[in-house]
Amino acid sequence: MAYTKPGVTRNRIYQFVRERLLDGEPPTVREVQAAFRMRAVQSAKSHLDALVKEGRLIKIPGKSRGYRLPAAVQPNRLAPIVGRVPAGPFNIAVEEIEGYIPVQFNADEQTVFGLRVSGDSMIDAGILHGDIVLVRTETEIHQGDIVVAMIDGDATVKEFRRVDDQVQLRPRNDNYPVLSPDSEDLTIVGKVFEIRRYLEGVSLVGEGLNG
Amino acid sequence: MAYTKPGVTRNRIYQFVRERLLDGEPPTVREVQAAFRMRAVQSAKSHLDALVKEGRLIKIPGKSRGYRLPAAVQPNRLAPIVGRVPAGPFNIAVEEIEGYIPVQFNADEQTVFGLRVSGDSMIDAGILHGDIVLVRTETEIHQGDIVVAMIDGDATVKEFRRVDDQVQLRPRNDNYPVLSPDSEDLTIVGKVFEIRRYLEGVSLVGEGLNG
DNA sequence: CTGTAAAACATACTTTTGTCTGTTATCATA
DNA sequence: TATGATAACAGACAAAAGTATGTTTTACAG
Repeated sequence: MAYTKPGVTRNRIYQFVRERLLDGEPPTVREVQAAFRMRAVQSAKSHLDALVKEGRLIKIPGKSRGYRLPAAVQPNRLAPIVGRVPAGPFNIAVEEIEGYIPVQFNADEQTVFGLRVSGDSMIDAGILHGDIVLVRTETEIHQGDIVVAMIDGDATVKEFRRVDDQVQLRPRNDNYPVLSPDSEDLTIVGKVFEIRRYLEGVSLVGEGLNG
Repeated sequence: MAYTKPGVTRNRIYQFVRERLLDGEPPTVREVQAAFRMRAVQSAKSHLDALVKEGRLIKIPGKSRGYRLPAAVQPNRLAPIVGRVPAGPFNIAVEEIEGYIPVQFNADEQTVFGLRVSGDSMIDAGILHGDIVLVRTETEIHQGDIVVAMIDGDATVKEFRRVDDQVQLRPRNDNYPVLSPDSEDLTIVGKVFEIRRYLEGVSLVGEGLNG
């Protein structure tokens, strides 16, 4: 290719590689070479090496298509969506799974699932009927967290408060009462860390289990 | 590896490949082989070939790491998040990109981006300050759709109405007025199809441009 | 129990891809 | 116009990855 001012081709190559990576299509050195009409592999490679040295890319040495974006990319994993909260020590029955949606969370994390909200008791917190709340189990719960709780076997999404050693589950809707369940009737299933609303219907990935 | 009932390993391999693809890390045949502790490359390859034949995967022949999800299933691409709506005929300046989040939309679709909402003018629609709305451009707009509009260069999220050939942009908060902008001052950027709220901070993938 | 299909294995070969060494051309600045 | 740095080129080699052929083992239906 034609000679360019220092840095120009470098940046263009970075843009190109980034787009490819975001599309899930890591390029080879020779694909970069071809995209910029270079006559030597090394032309592309030295740019890529430089980008790695600058910290703009990282690479897995030896592996093909081994260039990656540096940001501690949290993998997308698929979380099951349940229509109602599972009971018991966390075996989500397959029949209860509506489908899966991609969610960002660390692979080493605890169980994560999505729950479709019914009712309007949290409307003042911007959680509407039909929204999906994403829940992480086994988390430390703090004042004001939004949690999924089981009271006498029924699941509910509420704001968590502790007042004088008594747990309160507060709706965010003045038409509903604050709940103060006995601790033996109460299980905090987990903490809501994300809320999603699909205005055109969810496109669930995969239906439960494939036959 | 041990012999399994027909179809069992097939499905497990499909799950494995799909997860890898959703993570932007297409596997090689030998990586599949290793993941399932097979002693022959061909064991993995024949399963992959079968998955292609069944239509559950597609592949780019000859290329390394060439297995892909069929376009219809491709659930998960990365959309840029912008702090403010870009002007002009849709060149999102890189400097304005906060990062990327995984969004489900088809590859053949139009531009999709995320916009961080500021203000509380849509609070009665459950859209709070700081929420991210996901926007699709160039869509047919209908009565009641939530849209992103540019009025005199300012971006705003509102409900779309057309009354007697006059476009109205309605907030969903009684403290704000309905807007009836002149059509020459107005651009409908696109339609909101999903809303997300991250309660523990967004984990963005990749940072716009790194200096 | 038998035959067929699927699963797994073994090995070899080809192509793709990463990597290396060295050279030439252009840019930037003094 | 000299000089060092960056960009681009050339050719070759090695490793990674795709592909092919044939064999052995197990599952499943009759």
